Amino acid sequence: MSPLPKRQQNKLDRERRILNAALKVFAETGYSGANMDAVAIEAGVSKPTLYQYFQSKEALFSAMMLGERDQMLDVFEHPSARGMVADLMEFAWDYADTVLRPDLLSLARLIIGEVQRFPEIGRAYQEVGPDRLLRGIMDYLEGQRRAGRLAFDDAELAAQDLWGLILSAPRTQALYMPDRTPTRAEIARYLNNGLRVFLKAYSTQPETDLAELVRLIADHSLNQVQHDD
Amino acid sequence: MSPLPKRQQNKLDRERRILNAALKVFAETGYSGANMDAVAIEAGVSKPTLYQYFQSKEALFSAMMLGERDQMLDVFEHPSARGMVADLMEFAWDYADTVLRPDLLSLARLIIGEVQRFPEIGRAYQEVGPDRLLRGIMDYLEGQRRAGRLAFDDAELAAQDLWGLILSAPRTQALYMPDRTPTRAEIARYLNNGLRVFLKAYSTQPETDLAELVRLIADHSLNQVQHDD
DNA sequence: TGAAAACTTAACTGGCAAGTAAAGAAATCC
DNA sequence: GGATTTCTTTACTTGCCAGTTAAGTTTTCA
Repeated sequence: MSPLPKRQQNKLDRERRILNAALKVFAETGYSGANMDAVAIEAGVSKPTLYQYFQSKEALFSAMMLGERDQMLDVFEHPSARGMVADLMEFAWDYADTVLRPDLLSLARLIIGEVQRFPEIGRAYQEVGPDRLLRGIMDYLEGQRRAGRLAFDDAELAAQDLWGLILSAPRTQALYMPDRTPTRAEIARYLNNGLRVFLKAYSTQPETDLAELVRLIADHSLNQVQHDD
Repeated sequence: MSPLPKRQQNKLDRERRILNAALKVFAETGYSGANMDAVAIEAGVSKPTLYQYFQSKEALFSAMMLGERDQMLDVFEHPSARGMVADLMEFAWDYADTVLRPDLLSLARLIIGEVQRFPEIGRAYQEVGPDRLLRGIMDYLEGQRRAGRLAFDDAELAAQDLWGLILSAPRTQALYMPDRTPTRAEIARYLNNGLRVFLKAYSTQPETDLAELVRLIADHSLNQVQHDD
């Protein structure tokens, strides 16, 4: 079954449990407010064991943050088959579903709240989060530009615009009001509108693409109703 | 000279000094990390005096946050005389200059970092910050729509788009990287592009308005050079 | 089965920080 | 100028929490 000897496997399991517990506790109360006893209890581990795995509170915090960061690396794929508008719509929902996940919002709040004390972490996340995301969007948009379906000079600005149009509003709101998680319908409202404005400003065939968008939105809301619990 | 007796005046002065000191200290290290001795020293006041003005750390924090909030109320005016594009440009720079101010960024980080512990404060700021700002933009855009210069169905979405196009990118970056304050030139890049896209998507006379925007951008960068120190 | 490794329990140290107490000094007002 | 209020100094109490120690228990592996 297990490829590793039990000793090492246990060690890895515990380390993972500790890191998960650390994320939870730090995210709830911030770095200074977090309590190492609480981390130990949450991880189901005694405090001396905790300190055997991580030499200090700060070391645990850094390890947890960089570990979380590395998990974000392999998130976004972008298949491209059913046309640009459908691709953009799929992007948009993927990004929304990721960026608005409660655990990632907590993490973002933690980073933002601690960034003055740990500036490296802010930069580290900027690189693998927003920057990487942006590069993915840019690459795709560049491809569509070369194919003659979009028109722009500066791919970075185009990508920033897409992001800002689609997710700036719901994400900002979610950051400030953790209890008011936006519903799928609210997200859809921002997202559909954002795509519409983006296509209007950047598409080389606005009429065609906007019609396609309208069609996809109708499809999507049908699917939503079907998938509702 | 002073309309109040000195006793009361002193009291008010000290309270203000304490609140300012509290803002600085809390913003630097967060709620849990902040030290009441540091607040007292920063305010030039002894600790017992501090506790005579505010009964506890939490009371001081709340008073400071709500006080700062109330200061934001009377910020934005919007004169309208020299045409829509010029108005939008002035809005944009006003918002940028406000939203990217280091002290307000610190405050935003503090709110976001503490919002899970103090949810009321998140809501309170959402109401007087973003919501109020948004309403101002909406009112203006509505006026332009009635005058036939803009076209849209949903004023809130249009306002959110303007905001997202103009300030989402530099503000997010500034939140995550306090040391990398964007330069005027970088802000101008996002801002001019955002206005361009907004006009392209929402103006009823895109060609005219975009030409006007180009003219204004040229003017503005001339002024910038003149005003450089 | 028995030794080694790793974990648990429980108590402890040391330091920091919130909040308080008491006595004296300074400003304010009449 | 003297009484009152308010602030300062200094020192203290109290409680929390990061990090440790030591003795005993469980798990793993050979």
